[in-house]
Amino acid sequence: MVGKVQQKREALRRKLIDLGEVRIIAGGIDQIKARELAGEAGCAVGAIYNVFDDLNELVMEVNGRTFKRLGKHVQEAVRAHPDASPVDVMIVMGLAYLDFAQQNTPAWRTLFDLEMSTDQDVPEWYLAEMSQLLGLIAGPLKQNFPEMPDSDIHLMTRGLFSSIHGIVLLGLEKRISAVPAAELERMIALILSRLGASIDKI
Amino acid sequence: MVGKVQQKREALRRKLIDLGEVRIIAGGIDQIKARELAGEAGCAVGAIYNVFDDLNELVMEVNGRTFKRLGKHVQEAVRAHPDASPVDVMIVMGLAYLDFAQQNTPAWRTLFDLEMSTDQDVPEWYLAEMSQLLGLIAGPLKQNFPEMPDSDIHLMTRGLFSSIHGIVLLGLEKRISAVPAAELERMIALILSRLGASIDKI
DNA sequence: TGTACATCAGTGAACGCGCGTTCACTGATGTAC
DNA sequence: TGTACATCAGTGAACGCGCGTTCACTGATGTAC
Repeated sequence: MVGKVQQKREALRRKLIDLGEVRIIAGGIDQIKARELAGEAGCAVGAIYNVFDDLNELVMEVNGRTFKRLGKHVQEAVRAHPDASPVDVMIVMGLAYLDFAQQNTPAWRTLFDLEMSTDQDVPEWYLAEMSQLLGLIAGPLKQNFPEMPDSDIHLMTRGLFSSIHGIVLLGLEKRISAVPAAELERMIALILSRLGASIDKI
Repeated sequence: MVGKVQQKREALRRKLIDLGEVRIIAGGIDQIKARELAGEAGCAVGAIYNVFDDLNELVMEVNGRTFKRLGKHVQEAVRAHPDASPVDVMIVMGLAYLDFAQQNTPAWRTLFDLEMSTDQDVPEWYLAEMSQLLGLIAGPLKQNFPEMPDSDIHLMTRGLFSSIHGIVLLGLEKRISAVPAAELERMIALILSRLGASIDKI
C-alpha cells in the first residue's frame, strides 16, 4: 500500500509541475521562481526541494509535457490528412510545428532554453521523448525513400527538423526578419516538397 | 582639432571593445563582466559607463565586428570558387557559415543571445550589418532565378539562411543530435542544391 | 605666458536586486511492541 | 487499542552569490580673459 505520506508527496510534486506548466506556457522559463511557485502551491519554499532536486528538474518535467503536446499536435495534423502523400505528410508536419510554436511560443522556447544552458546530462526519458518526436518525421521519410539506408534516414530526419526549426525560429524573431506567417508557411512547404522530390539523384 | 580628452575617451572605448571581443570569442556573452573588463583595461568600473550607456552597448559593438568577420569569411569562400554556378555559390556560402560557426562558436552564439534577450530596439547599423549579410545570399539567388520578383527573393533569402542556421544550430548542439560535421556539410549541400534546382515549378 | 574657473573623465565603495538553495527546527504520520 | 519512539514532510528566515549600475568625490585638461 502507498502510504499517506507518499501520496501527499506525489500530489505536491504534481501540483508544482501543474503550476510550473501554467507559468511556462504563459511566460517561459523566467517565470519559474521558487517563492512564487510555493506561494501558489500553498507550501513553503523548502518543500519544493523535498520533492525536486532543484528547479531545473521541474522545468524538465514541464518540457516533457510540452514535448508530448507537440507530438500530439503534429500527429493530429497528420491524421487530418489521411490521403496525403509522404511528402505532403512531411509538409503537414512542418506546418503543424510552426503552428505549435506560434501558439505556444514561451513553452516551445523553454524546450531549447534549457538545453543550451545546462551542462549536466539530459535524462533518459527526455532523450526518448525527443527521439519519439523525430520518429514521427522518420516514418513518412522512409516511406518516401524506401531504398535509403537507415543511417541516411536518421541524418535526413534531423536535417529536416533543423531546417524547419530554423525557419520557425526566424518567423518568431520579429525584430530582424519581419516575415509574415503566410509566407513562412509557403517557405516550409517549398523546402519540404523540394527535398522530397527525388533525393537519390544527388 | 580633436581634444586630448576626446582622444582618450575613444581610446578607452576601443580598448574595452577589444577586450570584450577577446572575451566573447573565448567564452561568449557570459564573459562580459564590468569588474573584469575594468581590471583588464586598467580603469575603474565607473569609467565604463562614461564611455558606454551599458554593457549591452559594448556587446552590440562586438557583435558588429563578428558580423563583419562572418561576412568576410563567407565572401572569401565565395571568392575561392570563381567559376562556381549560382547554386554552388550558395552551397559554398552555407558551408562557410557552418565553418565560421564551428570556429567561432561563442561569438556566433552571442549574435543571437542578445537578440533574444533584449526588448529594446536594435540600432540602425546593426540591422544594416545583418541585411548586408543577407544581401550576400540574395546575389546568387537572383542570378539563379532572374525571373523571380524581388519580394520572393527577399523571402527566399531569409528562408535559406534560416534553414542553414537551423542545421548549424543542430550540429553544434552535441548533446541531443550527435551529427558528425561531415554529415552536416552533406546536409547543407543537399538542401541548397535541391532548392536551387527549379523553384518555379512549385 | 599666467591665473582663475569650469568641465568632465576617472574613481571604487556601496547600493540594489533577484534569486536559488540551505538549515535548524516543529509537528504530523507511521511503526514496533 | 494504546503508548513510545522514529522518521521525514513541512517551515520560512537567512545565507550567499553574482552582478550591473550609481554616486559623491578628486583631479587633470581645456577655456576665457
